[in-house]
Amino acid sequence: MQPFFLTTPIYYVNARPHLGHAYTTLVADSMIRFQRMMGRRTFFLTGTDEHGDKIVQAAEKAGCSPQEFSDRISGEFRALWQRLGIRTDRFIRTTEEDHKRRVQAFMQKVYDAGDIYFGEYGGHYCYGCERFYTEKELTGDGLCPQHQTKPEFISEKNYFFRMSKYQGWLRDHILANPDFIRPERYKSEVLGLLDSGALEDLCISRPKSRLTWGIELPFDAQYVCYVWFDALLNYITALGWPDGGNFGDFWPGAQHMVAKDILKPHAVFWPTMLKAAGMEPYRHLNVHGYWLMRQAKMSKSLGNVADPLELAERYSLDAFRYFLLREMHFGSDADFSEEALVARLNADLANDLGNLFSRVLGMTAKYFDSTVPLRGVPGEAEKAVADLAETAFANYQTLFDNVRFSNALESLWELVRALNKYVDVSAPWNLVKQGKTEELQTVMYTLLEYLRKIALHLAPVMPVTAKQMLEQLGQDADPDAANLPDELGVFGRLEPGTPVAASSNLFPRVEKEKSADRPVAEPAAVTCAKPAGARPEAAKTEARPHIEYADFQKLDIRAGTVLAAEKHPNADKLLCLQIDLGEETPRQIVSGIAAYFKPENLVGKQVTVVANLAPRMLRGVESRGMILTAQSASGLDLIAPGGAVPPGSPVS
RNA sequence: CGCGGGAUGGAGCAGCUCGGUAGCUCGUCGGGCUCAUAACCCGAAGGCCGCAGGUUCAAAUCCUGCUCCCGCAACCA
Repeated sequence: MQPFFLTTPIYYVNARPHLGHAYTTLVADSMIRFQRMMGRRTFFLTGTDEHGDKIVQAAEKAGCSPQEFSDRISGEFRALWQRLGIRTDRFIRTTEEDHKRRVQAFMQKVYDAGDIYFGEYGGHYCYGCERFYTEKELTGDGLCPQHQTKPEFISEKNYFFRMSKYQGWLRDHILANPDFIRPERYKSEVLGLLDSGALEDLCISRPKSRLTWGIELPFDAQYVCYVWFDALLNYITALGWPDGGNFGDFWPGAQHMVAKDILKPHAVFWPTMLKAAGMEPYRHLNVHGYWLMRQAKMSKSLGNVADPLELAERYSLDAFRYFLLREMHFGSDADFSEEALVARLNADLANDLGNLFSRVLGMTAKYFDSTVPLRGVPGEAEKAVADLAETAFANYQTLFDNVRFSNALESLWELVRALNKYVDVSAPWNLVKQGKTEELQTVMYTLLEYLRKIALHLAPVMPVTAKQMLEQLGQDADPDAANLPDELGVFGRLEPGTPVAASSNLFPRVEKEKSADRPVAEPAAVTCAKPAGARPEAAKTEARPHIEYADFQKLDIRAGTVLAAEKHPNADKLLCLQIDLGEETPRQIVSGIAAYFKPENLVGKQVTVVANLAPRMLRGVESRGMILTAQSASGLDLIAPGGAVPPGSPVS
């Protein structure tokens, strides 16, 4: 069986880890666990990308060296993976000497083969974006479209990778291997990319005069490597390419897991680079979508958003993992919300699976003194369940292998629900009363055995829960060591006489106050005590430390009237407001509320303004103050005086 | 013409690759059961599958056009 090598991207250390990183890595972790249980030798790689301009800048800002800065953020990633129970075989950092040496060897190889050449490169360079812009891409007044700053025109000599040479080969390869890039939508996107316009050569260097925080080119000490060869090559340097034993074992079976934003480098640059070095491309590129957090986007600049990773720890890591794999159809975007997480937790985990396990163990305790009964003779009902179960497990394995995690879990849950029904139809409590002991044994054995198999199949997704279930079923084997294909078509591994737990509560239901998502919620009746389980919105806002009155006094808060409102000419999320604060001229305030208010509806409204906030340019328009809003599940509300007050009235 | 995604019963989604009974979860209503985590099981109501054309014996599914939503475009998988 072919060994299985899976990578996450190496994460760029200019930002802290967030939900996106966690998702990619958790999904990869589940895949690794799954493939191991499918009987394959596995190697799981993640790490951090630590070179480049942005790191230098971020480090400067933080007041330390790039290496110190990288050490710190890289450590945060490593710590997070540990916290999330993820075990990797190798955590690579691009600043490791070993990595650098191997990158140089690779580049030299491609250089010797004639696919790296020296050429002229000129353009408008924006330091913020770390990229060149063509004249057409710049705004009317020649500014960077992202940063609204004037880019510098730079003309310099650089090294290029002859990527264009491999366009035809790549296209053929993708067509010949339909699942090279999956899901399919991303394959189509890449093919579209290759068909529209010729593939250009790739600029792969930066002169040291401009960037020193990188890997020196082996064939020109005046240059360092620019991102692609440095970063993408981690996937093979981590295996010890060219001479390490892991490389020989694992490379042919390589798979990458990435988010859709880095599709092009992985689908186009990387395979052509490998080809140029005379190597086989990877086997699969698995591309996932984004988690959208619509609620969280409302937070404006306050930064009081609930951290999804905190939710993971608040509810349970396994529930979090289940949610991520079940809720997102791999490849598409999905919404992340606490409500959805709780809904899944209650419906799928607590009600369906947890309760099933609980009732089965409860009956086993009651009727058989918590030991597995004899297997008995299957009847019609058992045969029907067996058919369904076989299909469910087989589908689960196939779907999971094809990165269709949500469908895989859905398939497994069809069985869970069928077993709940089987309990009701068989009604063991009646069999007891009727003294039908043999039938009772058959029913209970069937349930216990399928729960064992379900636990095994769930292990890649919910390792902790699976282990618990198996322990409570009297199994001491490590689920990791189990073999899933072995379980297909086999019934009866559970030994009669095995002692099992008397009760179980795998997933306690989470009781939450009904979310106040109705636009016009009736005012709550007066109550003395808050119901147990605080309001979700309240829970999301972290308490902040006390401030002194003097601090509060620093704020100049005033009521004002909106005189005019219009869309920001260069930003979709912003509105430009003219506010009468009783001053000689109206205040111009730019506010990120375009998604919630129509400009014309704001005119004449009273608002509350922080008047002495330092002025700031927002995408080219100056903002001198801040509009206060309250956020709720239904959107944003302006904070306005209860009755009309003269513009400029102080608020305290 | 910045890039991309989506439109399926009240909500959230699958189904679309390989056309042929419209399915799942949640919610609502009614019923059942009592082993269990106020859970589980059964039944019902509710959809001209965004709009308009086309291909076809047959289209949610293929083709063309249109409308409307959303994400990215600060940081960022």
